[in-house]
Amino acid sequence: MNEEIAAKCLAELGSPTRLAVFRLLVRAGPDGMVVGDIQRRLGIPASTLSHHIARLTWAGLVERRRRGRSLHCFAHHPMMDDLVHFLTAECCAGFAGEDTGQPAA
Amino acid sequence: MNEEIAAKCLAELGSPTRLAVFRLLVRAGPDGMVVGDIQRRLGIPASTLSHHIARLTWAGLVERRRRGRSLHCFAHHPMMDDLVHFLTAECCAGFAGEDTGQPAA
DNA sequence: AATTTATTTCGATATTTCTAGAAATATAGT
DNA sequence: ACTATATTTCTAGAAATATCGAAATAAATT
Repeated sequence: MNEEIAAKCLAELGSPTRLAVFRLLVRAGPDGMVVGDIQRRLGIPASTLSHHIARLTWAGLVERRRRGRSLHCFAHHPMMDDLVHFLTAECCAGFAGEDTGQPAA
Repeated sequence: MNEEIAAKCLAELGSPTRLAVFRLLVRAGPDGMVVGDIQRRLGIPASTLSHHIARLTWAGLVERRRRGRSLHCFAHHPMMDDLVHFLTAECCAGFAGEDTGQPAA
């Protein structure tokens, strides 16, 4: 995780709709959640939701797997863990890194 | 911290320029950093930088205090800590909250 | 192969955000 | 009061994003 990738993830999670989607998927656990269920849950048009899920997927925060007619979506935890680690290590009080612009190693 | 405020912070940190500014301020520590120094460091026009700092400030992530002719900027750590806590508690693997849409208490 | 269900892609519009120059404001020094 | 310095506000064009209906695609069922 570097600053560029972190910014990408942060930007994608920074949309209220997308953050809601992602939290739903985290709650849904390893079974994930079908797009249609997310859609009914959030009450937004399918095309709008598809757009947001595509962006989360593009950022590596969500994975999609087709199962029959439906698409199951999952929170991709490694990416989120890396993001939280990056924020904790380099964007919180007590940062002790060198002033090089590089990660703290 | 709730989902709405979290989304706001995430969106503001989601700009590469703003994330760079925020990280500079975290590194700068309690003395903060003067706007002009940030500007020279990042090499962007003053008006552009001012816009980004204003947004970070609006989100509660940065504080500004005038000292003579210059403005000192500081990372506002409590907001960042709350954000990281929110992400850890409700957007990472092992979330154990109720399915109510409310924070995990 | 036609139908139904699930989801995406397309296309168009509305809105927001980014960027940066010019002008304005604030403070300090002379 | 004038000048210099530091930063913001104003303004506007360009680029990105959000929204959503309509059409297209994918897979299962009949």
